[in-house]
Amino acid sequence: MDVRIERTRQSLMEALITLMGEKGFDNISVANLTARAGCNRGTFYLHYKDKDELLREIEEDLLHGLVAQAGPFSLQRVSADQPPAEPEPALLDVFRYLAAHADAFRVLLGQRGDPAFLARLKAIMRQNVSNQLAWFQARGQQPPMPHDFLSAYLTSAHVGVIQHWLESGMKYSPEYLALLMTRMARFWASSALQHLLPL
Amino acid sequence: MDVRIERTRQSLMEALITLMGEKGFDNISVANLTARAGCNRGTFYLHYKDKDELLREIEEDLLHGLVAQAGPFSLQRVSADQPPAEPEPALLDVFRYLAAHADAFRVLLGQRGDPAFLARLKAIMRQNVSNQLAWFQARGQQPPMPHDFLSAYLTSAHVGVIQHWLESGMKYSPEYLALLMTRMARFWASSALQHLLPL
DNA sequence: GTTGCTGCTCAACACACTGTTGATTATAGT
DNA sequence: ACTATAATCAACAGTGTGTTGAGCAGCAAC
Repeated sequence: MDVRIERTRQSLMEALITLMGEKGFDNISVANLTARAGCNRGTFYLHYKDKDELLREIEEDLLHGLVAQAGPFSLQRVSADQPPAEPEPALLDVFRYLAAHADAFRVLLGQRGDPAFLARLKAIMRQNVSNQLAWFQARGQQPPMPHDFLSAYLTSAHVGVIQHWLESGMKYSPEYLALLMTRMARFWASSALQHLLPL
Repeated sequence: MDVRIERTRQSLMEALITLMGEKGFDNISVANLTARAGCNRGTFYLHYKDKDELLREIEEDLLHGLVAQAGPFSLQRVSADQPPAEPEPALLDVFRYLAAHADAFRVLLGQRGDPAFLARLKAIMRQNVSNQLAWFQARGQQPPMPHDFLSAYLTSAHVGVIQHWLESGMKYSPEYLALLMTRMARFWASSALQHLLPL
């Protein structure tokens, strides 16, 4: 591949993220974007049809990178009875990846961000949550509400923690966050599903 | 007040919500908007500076209406030990208001929606969550994570349930949703804060 | 009902951004 | 060093914006 292509695309992506954080996606013109990226306006159209296509490519990269980075979640470990002192490895991978791309995630999941990206991230996490719920249901545990609502509840909670972590200046390490989430997951597995009666 | 003003503003608001659901806020032109609303393009500028101002006014109305509709949350009731068979009245108010303005909330909280609106809704709900947490902390209960993360967790979970309810066709009644949320809140109050060790 | 106030319509305006084109320059890969 | 191609630059029509002024329409008060 030509180095020039990669350089241009990279600077356009970084410029878009930066400008989105500053004034939001709608208020960015292609002229703004290329000025910030340090290239000509015409160059933009050699690579992308419009702003939206650039945004979608950034989001694709981030999400593909995330699922590539994170190993499989081991359900058995989550469901073990003793309080875990070690974070689930897959969650550790997730939080390390988020930390490595914190600027982009913070903008895209923030108040100037893209609701569609948030929805796609939720959809990915929901997969794991649903798998866990199915695993427990197969063992006779009754969820306290319809399973789609419970997975929406848990998924949103997890993403909410991620958003808060990013927006509050990432004052805790990925290791701490992963441990925290691991314990919440284990808690739900061992306690919540038993103590709440089905509706 | 002049009837014509109210009529025009109302039809502009409805048109914006409808069009946001169809093609997203960014892809709406003022010409689109006024065509759908059945008024002249110039008329729009007699009422609003731009699209954003109209959107903000819609959001203001919805959020003010929500807090006006919902009575105060009674913490004692939530913390009572027996599993509640009746929903918390304030939560019932909330879900009835959401149902009454479901079209607007569904669009604004959806994939074509406004992240800033979601953030404001979260901020409002977070107030109640934080009050409850403070109430329990004052009684010596140790939260399992830093209080800001716990309130982010719970707030996001609640909003996630609301979003899922709206997006999945509102197949359950406001009464059912309110009862469900009431039980989740009570569960956290009576069980979760005790069973999870502080990190 | 007539009158007067004012909200709405309509056409026109300059301005900004878009997406495309063709000619030219710069530069990475061999 | 040569060549392919990426990037630059100026210019273009097309579309949306935000504002203006003159005229029309309808609500309200009497």
